[in-house]
This record gives sequence, C-alpha cells and structure tokens, in this order.
Amino acid sequence: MVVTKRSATVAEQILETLDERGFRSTAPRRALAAVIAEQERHFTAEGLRKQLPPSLGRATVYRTLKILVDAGVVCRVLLEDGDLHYQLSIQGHHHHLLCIHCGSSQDLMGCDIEDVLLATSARHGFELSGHWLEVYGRCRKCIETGGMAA
Amino acid sequence: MVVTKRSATVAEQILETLDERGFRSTAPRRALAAVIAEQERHFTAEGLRKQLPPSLGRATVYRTLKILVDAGVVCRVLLEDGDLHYQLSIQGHHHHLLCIHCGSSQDLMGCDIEDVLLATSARHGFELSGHWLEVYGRCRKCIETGGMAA
DNA sequence: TTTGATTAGATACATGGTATCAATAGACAC
DNA sequence: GTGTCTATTGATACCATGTATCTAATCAAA
Repeated sequence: MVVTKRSATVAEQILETLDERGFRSTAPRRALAAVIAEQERHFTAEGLRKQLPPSLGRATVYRTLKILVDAGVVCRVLLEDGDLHYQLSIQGHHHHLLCIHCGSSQDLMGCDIEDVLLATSARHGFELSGHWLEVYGRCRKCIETGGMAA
Repeated sequence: MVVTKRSATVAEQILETLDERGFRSTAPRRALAAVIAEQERHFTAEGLRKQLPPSLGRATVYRTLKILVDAGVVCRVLLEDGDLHYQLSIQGHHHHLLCIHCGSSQDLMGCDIEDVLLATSARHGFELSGHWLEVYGRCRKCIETGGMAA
C-alpha cells in the first residue's frame, strides 16, 4: 500500500484507512488487519479465517475484506486458473507479476501497456476505459534456486 | 473459433471438435452446442441452462462446458467486477475487448503487449510464462448510438 | 442386436460470498 | 464514568458456481 500514513505498522495503516473512511476500530477488525498485514502472498477469505479465532464470524471476514477492497487497501488478484485471491495493495492502477512457483507477487507500478492498448483499441473503434492484466511466470528467487515452474 | 472445420454451422463445428477429442455426439451435447452457437455475448453456465429444457441436467451443462473450455472452443472472460463468464473462442492466445455498455466482445488476435511485458518482466528479474489481459470500454456501436458507459 | 464403455441426470457436497436479524459494543455527549 | 444511539457483530440461512458420486440410460461398434 501507498506510504502516506503516519502509522508505523501495516496493520495500523489498514486501521487508519478504515478510520478515514468512517469505519470504527473494533476488535475483529484489528485482528483481521493484523493477520492481513502478515500475509506474505495472496490469500483467500477462508485462508484468513483459519488464522483467526473461530469466534470471529465468517461474515465479518468477508464484510471487512470487501470494505478493504473498496478502500483500495487490498486488491484482488486473478490466478492463472481463474481463482480470485486477495493481497495487500498499492493504491491506484497497477498490475501484478505472479510467481507460479512460490506464489509471491510483485506490484508493477507503471503501466507500460496503456499506450499499446490505446492504439489497439482505437484500431477496433473501441473507447478504452480500463483493463485487467495479470502476468505469470517465475520470480528471480525461484529462478536462482532452480525451482521448476509448478 | 478458428475456421478450419468442414462443418457449416458453429454448432456443428463445436460437435466436430468434441468428436475429434473422442467425445460422443449425444442429444444433450447437441442441444448445448446449439444454444452456445447462438449466444451473442459472454454467458454463464446458468444462463445457458435457462435456454435449455429443464430435463437437461445441471451437471451436464457444467461438464460439457468444461470439456469445451479444455478443447479451446469456449474460453473464459473476466468481467470488470471479477465475475468469470464464458464465450465462444478463437483458439490459441488472445484477448478480449469487452464493451461495458452492451456486453459484446471482440477478440484481439495479435498480442501486441508481449514485447512490453517481456521487457517489464526482465527488469524485475521475472521469467515470463503467461498473462491474462482483459480490456474494458465501449464498442463502436455503443459510441455511435450514444450509449453511456454503464 | 447385443454389448460394454460413455454419458446423463439426480443428488449431495464444497466453496465463496451475501442478506437478515437480534444482540453487542464502540464512540461520543454529558 | 454513564448513558445513549448507531455501527457492527456473529449466527444463520441463503445463493451461485461448480465438482464428486452413483445408478440408469444411451451411444457406437462388433
């Protein structure tokens, strides 16, 4: 996520964003923020739930996740097989380099393909309004350690 | 879909592809091929089902659709909101221009962004193996008839 | 026309997510 | 600190999209 917050930790930054949007700081949300902050790769709602006390209701996880997606703190990533997962997000338009071996992802800040898409769209008489791009491959670490593509 | 088939209609081409893959031509599959062939935009399994006699089992629709996706006759399209729909597909790698107003889609045969992605990936020490791109906007027809973006 | 593997439909189950609602707990005023 | 009032919670039911399993039907080939 974008670093314009005064809070020290990612979890605090998440809560701060909620606060800015007029959402209360509650115990369940603090717990969720904490586990989201410590995710090292893309995750699912059910995955988060397994890392939280069972007393924390299922609906609360989904509800909070939705708020965070709307707020841009968390974004959805499309896996190669069509599964949608979540991950902590930089804000604004960006893409992901997803490692199909270790599941890590890097954010691509600059969107280099905008120009190409504009030209292509124009050729089809199409007025571009947005796009969704996910890039799959192997990350540097997996290449170096010889991990084979999954 | 790619036009290398001898069959006259799209429905026949779908069945021919199934046949080539060793799948039998059955009454349910013929019915499904027929309704898929007449879809004018991306569709869902349940959408197809509503256009078929209720006697045709739900599992059969999903099963057949899966076979067709594997065969490359049908592909999945990712809508802007994360919904996955299906549509008749050209074979091989391609992308879609999806009209967010009328729901129509055009296939993009050439993949102009490959070079850009390769360069970007290389800069991140990433070994590219694939990507998923969907482009959203308004199609020529909707622009001309003044349809506002949904 | 018999035969044997495919396929179909029914059904149950899995997963991811939303709607509803009574009970609870934050936040703020006092 | 206490009260109040609304946002939020967790339970539950529900919905959508899909898969697994199983028995009965059906296709195609001999």
